[in-house]
Amino acid sequence: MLQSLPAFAIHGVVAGPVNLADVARRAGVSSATASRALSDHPHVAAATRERVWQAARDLEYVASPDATGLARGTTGRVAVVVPHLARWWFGAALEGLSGALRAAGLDLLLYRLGDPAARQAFFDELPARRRADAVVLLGFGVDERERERLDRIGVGIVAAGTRVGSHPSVSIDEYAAGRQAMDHLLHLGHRRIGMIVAADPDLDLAQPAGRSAAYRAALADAGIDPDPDLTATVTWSPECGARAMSGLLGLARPPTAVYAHSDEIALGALRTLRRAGYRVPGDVSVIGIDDHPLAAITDLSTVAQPAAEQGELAARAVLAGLAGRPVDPIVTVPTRLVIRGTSGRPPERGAS
Amino acid sequence: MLQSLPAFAIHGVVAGPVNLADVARRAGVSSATASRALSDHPHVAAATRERVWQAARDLEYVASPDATGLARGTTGRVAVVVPHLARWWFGAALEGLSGALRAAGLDLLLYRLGDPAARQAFFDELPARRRADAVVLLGFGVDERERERLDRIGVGIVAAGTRVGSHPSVSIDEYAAGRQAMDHLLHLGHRRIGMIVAADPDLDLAQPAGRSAAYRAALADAGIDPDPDLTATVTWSPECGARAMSGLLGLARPPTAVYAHSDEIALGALRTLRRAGYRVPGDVSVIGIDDHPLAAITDLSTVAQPAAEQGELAARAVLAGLAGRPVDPIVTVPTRLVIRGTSGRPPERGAS
DNA sequence: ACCCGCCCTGGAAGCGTTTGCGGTCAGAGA
DNA sequence: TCTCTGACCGCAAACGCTTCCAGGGCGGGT
Repeated sequence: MLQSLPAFAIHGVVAGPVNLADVARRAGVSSATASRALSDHPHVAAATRERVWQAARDLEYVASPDATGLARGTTGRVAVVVPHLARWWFGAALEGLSGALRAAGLDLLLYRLGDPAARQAFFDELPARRRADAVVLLGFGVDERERERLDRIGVGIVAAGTRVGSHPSVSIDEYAAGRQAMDHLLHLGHRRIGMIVAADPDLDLAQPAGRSAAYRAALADAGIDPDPDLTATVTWSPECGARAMSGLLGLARPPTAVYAHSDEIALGALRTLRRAGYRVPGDVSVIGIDDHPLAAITDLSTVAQPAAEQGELAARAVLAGLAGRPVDPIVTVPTRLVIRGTSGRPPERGAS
Repeated sequence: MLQSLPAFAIHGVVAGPVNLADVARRAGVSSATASRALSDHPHVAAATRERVWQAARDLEYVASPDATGLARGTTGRVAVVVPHLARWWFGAALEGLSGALRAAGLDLLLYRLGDPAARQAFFDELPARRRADAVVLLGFGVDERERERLDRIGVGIVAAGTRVGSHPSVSIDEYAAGRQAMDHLLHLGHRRIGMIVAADPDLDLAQPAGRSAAYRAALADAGIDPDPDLTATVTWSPECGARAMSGLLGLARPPTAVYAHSDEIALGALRTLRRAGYRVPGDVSVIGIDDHPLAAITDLSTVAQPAAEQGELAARAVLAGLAGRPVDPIVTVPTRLVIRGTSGRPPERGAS
């Protein structure tokens, strides 16, 4: 039942990969000219250029990026560092990133740094050094030491979904997004609002910070004293959201609305509410942040953020940097309040 | 508000990257010896080896993968081709893949081929050609022509989540998974079972085929004549699942249970049912396939498939192939029926 | 008709590693 | 003490491409 892969064996044997010299020979020019023709350099006769291209096509020639990289001092690759892949935001952002990079002919080197050990190894060995022309940190918060290492990588760095030192970054305004959610609940008349903080050890701490600050500020603006009991902090997962909601329901005076830092948390909370027999939004309103694809079919009110667009803009920043063009140091993409079926007026008796 | 990135500018200027010669000089040996010492070759005196390593550490030396690749004829990279990234299965599988690859010191080159144009370009230009030592197709079905092109890439190919020609592959048994779901519904006493087929143009056609075959076979085994009206085919998205469910409910004799090809579809169907006032599973049972993370909190019955494990096994196959070890041509990972709250006995009146 | 200059093209020197081949040197056996 | 065997190490040739530097050819201005 076992077989040795022929495909793995032929590597470099069958008719060996064609190289530039082969193309040049076939076109009847020197490899120097062939190189220039293929890279669309000026000062190559149109006829010659076409002849070379034709030869390249005939031979199915693909330049060795290794050799090109060596000679040109550039790799044609950009490294993307992510803490997760299975979560919606990361996948979507990566899609945007990958599309824009691909369109520019750049390859995407993916580094998923899960556990602290992998992180440590990555930053110690600086494996991105000379492997990529730029590094994109996707929703990846780094600590002081890591940032210091990062700066010595010697290539441009762009952050997406978070901010890293003074490197260019593209993200949403966390505070503003939080305010959109909170202000919506307050406008509906809620006075007793719970918050479920999604604290991900792998993620940037600024994210929950901004979203939490929005909570406090919104309450303050509405003249409401924050009740510390109404804030629950959990790690990022629907199950934890569900548990946190149980905790809030167990309070002597449960909230009439809950502001969750993410849709996944919010969905967990919703499940707890439904199981416990609460009507949503009749008894309790829930709002999240993200506009996860499942939020739409769950009828979850939320604050939408464009994930793919953030990835794409990060790619553009990289391209600009690589091209020597000026790079916008901080680009903020807008969020949008999406009112669906989980947010409504507070129950009469609850409207303190 | 704009600034030019210093980091992009210093590229290759500041104290230029140290190279092997620098290390060799510092260790007082030739670069040949330094190379051998660093690659742990035999016939290097222990003292010399240590001296070289120390020098390398002092200088924070990292070998240029380009140069290494050129000289050694190997890239140390494996290309991964995916049709999507934002969907759970792909992210999870990619996580498993990336972890195993990283542990082996291989870099992961990500190619996300979304639209047909990108696909076309990829298979025409074979950009992965000399860029990777192996290619992994992740849930990526290819047609005859593409497969033919793929073979000319000249490196080993492994498929995950689908089967591609005679290349090694790791996946679940689609038919068996479908049977687990269907048999569960039949055991509960359902006789009138609907199916929502998730046909993704980007995906392998064998996947829905296996899952659909299971539906027909299960019905046949139970002595039930399949009603063509009970099968709805949609593209992969919760919204489509919701619409398909509406269609099924509009039937003169709606089904008492629905077997959806994926959890995302099933969740869409659930929403329609709930909105229409049907009790689940009192009036209608629903089951999906995947065990999406949100299935747990939605209480969705499903057939679980290990996504990350499939990615990891694909990585192992790649590693085996690269090492010249025999590769298991077809590995099948088990699926598991997960009974939750959306599947139950059919209503009395419906039990024909 | 002559010379200047520009357009094309080729030669060759790298880019940073790996590795085959040959040389050096120390120690052992005679 | 001399030779022989290995263990170590250095030289230099790839690997495939880019690019600097020149050289050849041709058209145009005078």
